[in-house]
Amino acid sequence: MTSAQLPSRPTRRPRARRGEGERLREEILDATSDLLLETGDHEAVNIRSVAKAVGVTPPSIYLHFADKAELIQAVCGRHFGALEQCIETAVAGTADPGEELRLRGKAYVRFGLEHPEQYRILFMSKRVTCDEPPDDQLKAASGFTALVDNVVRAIEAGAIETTDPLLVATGLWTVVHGITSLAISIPDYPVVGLDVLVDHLLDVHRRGLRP
Amino acid sequence: MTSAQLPSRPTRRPRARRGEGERLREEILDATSDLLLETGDHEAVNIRSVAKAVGVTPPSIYLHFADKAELIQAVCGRHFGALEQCIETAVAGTADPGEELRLRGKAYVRFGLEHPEQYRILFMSKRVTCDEPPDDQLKAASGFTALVDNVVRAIEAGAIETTDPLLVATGLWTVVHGITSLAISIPDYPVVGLDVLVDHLLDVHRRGLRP
DNA sequence: TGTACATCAGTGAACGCGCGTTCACTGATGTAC
DNA sequence: TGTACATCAGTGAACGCGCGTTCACTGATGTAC
Repeated sequence: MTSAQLPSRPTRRPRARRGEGERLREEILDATSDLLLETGDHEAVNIRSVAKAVGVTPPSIYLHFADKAELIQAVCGRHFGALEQCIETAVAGTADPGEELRLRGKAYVRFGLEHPEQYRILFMSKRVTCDEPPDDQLKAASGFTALVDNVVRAIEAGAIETTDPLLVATGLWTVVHGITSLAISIPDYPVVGLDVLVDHLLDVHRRGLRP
Repeated sequence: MTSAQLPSRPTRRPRARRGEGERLREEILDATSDLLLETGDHEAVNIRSVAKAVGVTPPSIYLHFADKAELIQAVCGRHFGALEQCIETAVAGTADPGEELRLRGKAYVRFGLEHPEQYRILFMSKRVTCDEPPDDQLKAASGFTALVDNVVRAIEAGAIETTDPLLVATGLWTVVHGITSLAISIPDYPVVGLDVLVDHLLDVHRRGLRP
């Protein structure tokens, strides 16, 4: 009580030792993600606020990222990875491919609602860069590939009647994205209750796909 | 050729006569919509660019709108009306309620793709104002009410088996929004082809809903 | 073992820019007498 | 019919702000000799 602790986020971060400069890069990425989560507003994420959150001055950011776009892109890469990991954890150990598809969809929606601003950046914003295929797209593609693989197994198990797994996977993604993005953007959506709607849509979709 | 016409958008707009000041308000709304469509970027819409497009100086905007938010909100109100009208035109004269639902969905997606930045503002942005129920919400609600009504008729016609028209309508909206918003945000979506995906999803959904 | 030096992880202050908005002013238009 | 005046639809210039970014500098840390 008498001798106060330092605040949890010191205003001035201790300087890294030589050769450990890369540590700041990770701290910047952490701080940016935290800022997105706390403020719930990706407009609030700017170089100054990130620097302040890390406990460093703005120019230090440029020691690790060429510009703001590169920082945001790096954050996106992390979140794609987190989304994929979240889904894979949710479906781990599920034997029935149809049930796995359902769990996959529910995990996707949950991730979006728990990280709304990150989701917004990943799937609801204009692409920051489009010129070359970046690491983000590879990660998103690998996540999508897992979904396609799940659909193929569901077809083999007789749960789905179709000749086009890619079409079915795209449709499933579209449905869960529809729920997630509306829930993020529209207050009081859905009036019927989110879980009710998720179950309804996944169920209707499953029925519509089956032989 | 020799005596050139004035450019289609004069740099200086002729002043309105007395009592016709309200005309500028409509021109501002037109110009804002046009800017959204042309630039395809709602970041490009600012007071200065709107004023320039109308052929007027920035302060003139404030003779008709209290601030930028009020201008954007007024534009939203227009677009909600346009979306609803677009859909009602598409379904006019359709006898079968199931077919009407299908046409409604296709018209919704088409509107979104033809007015991507408007769609972005309506359904993919943070709400500009949330405090009081504005005119926008009423218009959106009336459009949604028409969908619910369509679902009720489809249930009565035996095309849909359910006890909750509101849930079904929300689900349908969610599906078409999923398509529209991904098509707007993700380049090269969907790889399977947009019409193919729309037909697939509406068809799967119809099958999943029927008795 | 001591010391000059190179290197590295940052800092402090400022730049230029675009934005929303404000304020005093203007000049054409209609109106009262 | 002419003229002073009120009103209305705007203008011109500037404000303050926050942003991304740059540039010269600093001071601790490790290293060569």
